[in-house]
Amino acid sequence: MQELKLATYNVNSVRARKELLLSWLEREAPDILCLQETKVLDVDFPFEELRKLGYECFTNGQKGYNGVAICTKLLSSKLITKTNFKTIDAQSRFIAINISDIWVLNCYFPHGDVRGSDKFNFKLSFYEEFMQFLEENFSPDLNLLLVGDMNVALEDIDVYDPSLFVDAVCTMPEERGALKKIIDWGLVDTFRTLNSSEPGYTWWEYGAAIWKNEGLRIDYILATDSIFKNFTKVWVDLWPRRRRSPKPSDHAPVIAKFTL
Amino acid sequence: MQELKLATYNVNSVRARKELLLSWLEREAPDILCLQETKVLDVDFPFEELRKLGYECFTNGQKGYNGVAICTKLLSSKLITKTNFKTIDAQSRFIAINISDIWVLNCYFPHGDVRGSDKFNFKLSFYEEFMQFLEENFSPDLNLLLVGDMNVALEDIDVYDPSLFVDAVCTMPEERGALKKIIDWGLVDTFRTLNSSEPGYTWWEYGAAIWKNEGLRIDYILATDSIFKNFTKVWVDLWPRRRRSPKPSDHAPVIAKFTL
DNA sequence: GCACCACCAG
DNA sequence: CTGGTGGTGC
Repeated sequence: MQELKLATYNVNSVRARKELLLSWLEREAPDILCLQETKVLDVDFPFEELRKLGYECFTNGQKGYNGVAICTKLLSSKLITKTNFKTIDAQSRFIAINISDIWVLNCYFPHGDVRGSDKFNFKLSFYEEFMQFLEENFSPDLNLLLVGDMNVALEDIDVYDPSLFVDAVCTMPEERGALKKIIDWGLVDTFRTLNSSEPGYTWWEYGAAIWKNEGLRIDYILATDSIFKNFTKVWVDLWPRRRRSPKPSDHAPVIAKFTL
Repeated sequence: MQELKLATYNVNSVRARKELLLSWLEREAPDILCLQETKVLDVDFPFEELRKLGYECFTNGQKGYNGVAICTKLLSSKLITKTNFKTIDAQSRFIAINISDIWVLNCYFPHGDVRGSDKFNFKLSFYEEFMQFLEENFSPDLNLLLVGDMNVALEDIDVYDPSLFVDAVCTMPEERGALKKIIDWGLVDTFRTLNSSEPGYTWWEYGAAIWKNEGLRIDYILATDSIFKNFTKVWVDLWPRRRRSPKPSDHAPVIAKFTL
């Protein structure tokens, strides 16, 4: 019986975060790492530095923004970077791979904007398409992990001050409904299920917010039952977020341990 | 009899260079400091940090580029930031002040460009107006220092490889002639007069040039005879230029010692 | 190569 | 506030 460690981390630029990421990986050494907002073309991804730490990396990047990657110490197969869904494939937001008979789906869901805006509609379309993509290609009976930056804080406990977040981005009923629909397909919100009272914020606005712990929980590790029953622990690692230099991402990684 | 130390330094942004500048000033502590390419509005100049090191600062800055300043540990009077010459006053390139009965003129002469271009013509007009400005407002009999980035390498010895600089910016006959005319008004090229064989480069292109010493001498301390006769030493201080971090300016300071 | 700017995205 | 881009200036 093997224990695996998986991490999801919105790095907000893998170039700006390279040093911090590498020193964090030396400490934490997850077996599987899912990155969002790498903000690099695939040719500029630091494959070599990560290989030195034992990771093989698979990327779906673009110029300037978005961009996702999966880095793994284990053998993998069946890389997916294209879903053939228009909205999903419009930008570099999705990558999936099969590792030890587990599907690892890594997604950077759109941020959105005020209700009615183009970006808001893009976010909802993205979620709808993603639901369809799941239904058409996977089954809740599989060993499947859906991880990443969902850009939705599901419940009031996931928001540092709910009174400040009425009809605010990441907390609107439409957005919460969209993520709930994904979960209801057959996934467990692993952090919340294993930590019912701890907020578990994963994102804090740049500036003083981290020092006042004014955060949101918008990064998730979702799992099907068959794999969740092997989960031992899920937590938010504040180490990379609570430092001044090198400058951290605005997100913190979420880490899970499970047995195989 | 008092010994004074004067430095001229094209810092290429006083904001980007603040740390390096302050630590250099703690080492070298010139009594008078003339800066070029401060690249800040006057309101953003680090007056307070320099005051802590004993300097009172006078600035002529603008947004984004150019900008000059004089910082002094001594009492000063008669600040000039406006010449009423069109080309000179078109940008923030000139500042002058009287310190201990010495006129300190600090100027960032235009870089220019290929012969015939607008920038080339601007540079020559600037030099012509400056000549006129000198004639109309000062006399070679005064204690006067004209320092700064002249953007002209006067002779072949001032260029690391003259064969690469034929009709190149900073070495064209028109540019050399313009600076020579200023000198012929009644100034001494103090570095060259006191160091006849050492090249004394003050600028190296960013990249490998500094490590191969591929430089140009384009920053000067020019002096009238009455003050030059009290000069004891003039040198280029490579300390701030030969470091990797914090990132240095592309120029090195020129320093002079003279008695009062 | 490395400052600045304006703009876009979070 | 902090990333990216593309443009300019040297």
